[in-house]
Amino acid sequence: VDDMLVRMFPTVRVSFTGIRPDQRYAVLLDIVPVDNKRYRYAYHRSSWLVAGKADPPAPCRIYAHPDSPYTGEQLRKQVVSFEKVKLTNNEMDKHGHLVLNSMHKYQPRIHLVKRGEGASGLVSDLENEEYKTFIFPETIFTAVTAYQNQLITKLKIDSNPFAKGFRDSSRLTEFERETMESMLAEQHYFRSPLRPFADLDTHNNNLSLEEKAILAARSQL
Amino acid sequence: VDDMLVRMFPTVRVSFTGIRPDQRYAVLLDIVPVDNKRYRYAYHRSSWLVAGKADPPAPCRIYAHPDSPYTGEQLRKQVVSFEKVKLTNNEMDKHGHLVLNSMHKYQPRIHLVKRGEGASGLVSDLENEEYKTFIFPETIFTAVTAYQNQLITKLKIDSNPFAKGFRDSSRLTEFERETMESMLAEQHYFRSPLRPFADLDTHNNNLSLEEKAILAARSQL
DNA sequence: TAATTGACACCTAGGTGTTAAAGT
DNA sequence: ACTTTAACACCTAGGTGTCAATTA
Repeated sequence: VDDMLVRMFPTVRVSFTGIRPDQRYAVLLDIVPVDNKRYRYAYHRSSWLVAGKADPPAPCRIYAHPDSPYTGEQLRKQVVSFEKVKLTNNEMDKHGHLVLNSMHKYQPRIHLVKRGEGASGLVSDLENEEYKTFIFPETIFTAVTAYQNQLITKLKIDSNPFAKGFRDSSRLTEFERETMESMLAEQHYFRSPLRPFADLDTHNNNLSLEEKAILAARSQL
Repeated sequence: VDDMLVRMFPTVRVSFTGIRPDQRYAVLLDIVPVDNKRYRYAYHRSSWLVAGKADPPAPCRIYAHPDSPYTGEQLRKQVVSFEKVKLTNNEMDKHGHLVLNSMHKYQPRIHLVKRGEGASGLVSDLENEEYKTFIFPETIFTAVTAYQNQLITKLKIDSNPFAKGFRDSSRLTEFERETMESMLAEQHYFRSPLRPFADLDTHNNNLSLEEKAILAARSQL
């Protein structure tokens, strides 16, 4: 049985500043439901509408960035890129991939976990750890098994190297690109008029996201 | 500049028995010179002959298996396979690959390193660690930039999936395969008439190697 | 009707030996 | 004369959207 299995694209990429160089950290990603609703896409309005109550929630899993644990030193220099995380709609998935319900809205979250001298990159139970969670509302997306909006399709074909084979026939026009951007801007405006700034403990730490990449974030299932 | 860069094939694969299930270990691989000589290949005799003193030694690097650290539990169940380790003849290599001199003889070594609660998979200085080294003389090989013996070429084409494209024209005949095996058996007989058994600390630990794979071990540079 | 699946062609990414050319 | 390099075709491995068929 072939599961529906995809990477996220665009990739969630996150950078950290102001953390302790000699401290060790794990960087985790999970994806949680935004609300308790199921959605459908209204083609004539080009927008998502509520279509009832949410399906039974999928098991919430956590993805540890494979380069974890990082030293604070490394985190200051590198952008942490979650290009390899995989999403599936198979509730029975045995490979530890993140499980989502199609046609539901999701919020990716980043967890920065302090690692004592013990412990590997793995974090079995977050509740026992000292950590901080960062949320970027502009990364909210709706999970799908097939694209609902052709602008999204075109945007992904334009920007994902693996879809290069479809580029000739579907380049975004200038007009489409502008339409796209205004749609996204509008969504962000209503959701998050003020950009949240996050501090890590008492060390005046900021987390900034590669906003350009994230602005286009729409992952299919 | 493209460095000469190859994986080892056949792969060094090692399994452990009798170790502590709850202890954490790193598994390392390095490759050290067997002697202080440089070799040349005598085609008419199909054997390696001493061709003078060794060239200045390449920097000796250590490759940590990327799945390190392992728990003893994992090590009991899984075979540790070093398929991803890369060899180069570029002394200036900046990627941390293992550096060898062509036309010299080498001995791969496996290091099993006890990891305290601290520390990641990385081991910066082996001398500060509690570890045990395992050596299998049958894995000795001569580094080359081009194959000297066509039986080796054919054997690798026959057994490496990535060389599938050359198989039709160069399958090993029954005779060639037998010749090959007797050559290898002879070499092993002279080098290592008795199979070494290794204990780890005082815990009655044995290390056994996937002998079949290793018997054919000849890696080019 | 709307959503999901699976076979497919087309890519990226990278591991092979071959061969002719270059290096020593 | 021997060794090394670099471009190449041919693979493995796996990430894309498409489209027709299937599911619910």
